[in-house]
Amino acid sequence: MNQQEAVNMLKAHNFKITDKRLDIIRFFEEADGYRTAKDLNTYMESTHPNISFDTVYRNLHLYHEMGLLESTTLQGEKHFRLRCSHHHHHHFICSHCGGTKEIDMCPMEQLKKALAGYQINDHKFEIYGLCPSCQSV
Amino acid sequence: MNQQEAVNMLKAHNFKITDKRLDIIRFFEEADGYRTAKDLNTYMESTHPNISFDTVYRNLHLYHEMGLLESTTLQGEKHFRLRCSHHHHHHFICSHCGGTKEIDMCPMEQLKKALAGYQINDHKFEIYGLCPSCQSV
DNA sequence: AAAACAAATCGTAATGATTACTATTTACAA
DNA sequence: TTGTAAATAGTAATCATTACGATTTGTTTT
Repeated sequence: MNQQEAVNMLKAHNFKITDKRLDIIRFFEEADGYRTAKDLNTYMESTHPNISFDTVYRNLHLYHEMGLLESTTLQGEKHFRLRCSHHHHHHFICSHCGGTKEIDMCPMEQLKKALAGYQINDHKFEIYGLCPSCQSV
Repeated sequence: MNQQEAVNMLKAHNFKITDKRLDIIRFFEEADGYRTAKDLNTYMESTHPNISFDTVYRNLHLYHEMGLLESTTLQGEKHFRLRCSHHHHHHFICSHCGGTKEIDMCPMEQLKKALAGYQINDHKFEIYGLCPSCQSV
């Protein structure tokens, strides 16, 4: 389903459909959580032995620009995950496996009035810790 | 006042009091907002022409460890500011000048129950935009 | 189906932030 | 004043990320 969405988006922007671009989506579908460029590169090397860093980073950037991926910086390294297409929400992020859990609460509404005069462009609300399965490891 | 606090903390940890360490605090007192290692290095070079990157990064890390500085990553680069010593709160951060405004609301309380089974270690809530004075620039 | 062309990729080099290392200097305690 | 470990300068190394020329490939057009 994300495959199809990616294809549609690429076509809409007149970008080409390549095996590598589809495999990148496949990787994030399977990952279901935050992953680094290095993680993706390792995965890609298994099926495309001679893939270039350029390809990995360029397409991460492309998908991010198109809004298909979202990113955050964890321990000084950029991490990416598929953007949930439905409503606005935030995430609990497992520091061990990168997995996420939706947080259906956004604190911004209550803050608009406290920030009168400030131009708000973006916000980040993330909770870090260990998910249930990673606590026993 | 932060000077004195830094001196006390350094002594408590048996670290030495050096001109450079005091100047670093002075820089952040004057800055009153988020600054990069490069920003600090530029400032330090004005009074200590031969200062080393090592000294800048080592002391940033030291102060961060001791809790005197807090940090966040903006546009892929680590930024630091003096940690407010009083109550827990969050920040609006101006993307132009790095200045901050306290947000006296923390969304974590309402979330504890929604995250039963998850081990919560940390959280980040930041709002980005332009402060009043930077909007007219 | 072949040709044409721009886009995508590879291979690799360059960059920028951060960290690490050794010789020297310095804070501070005895 | 001296001794000693900590701090620093100078510089090299590392790591993530970006950039670039040559080649390949997806897609459109013929």
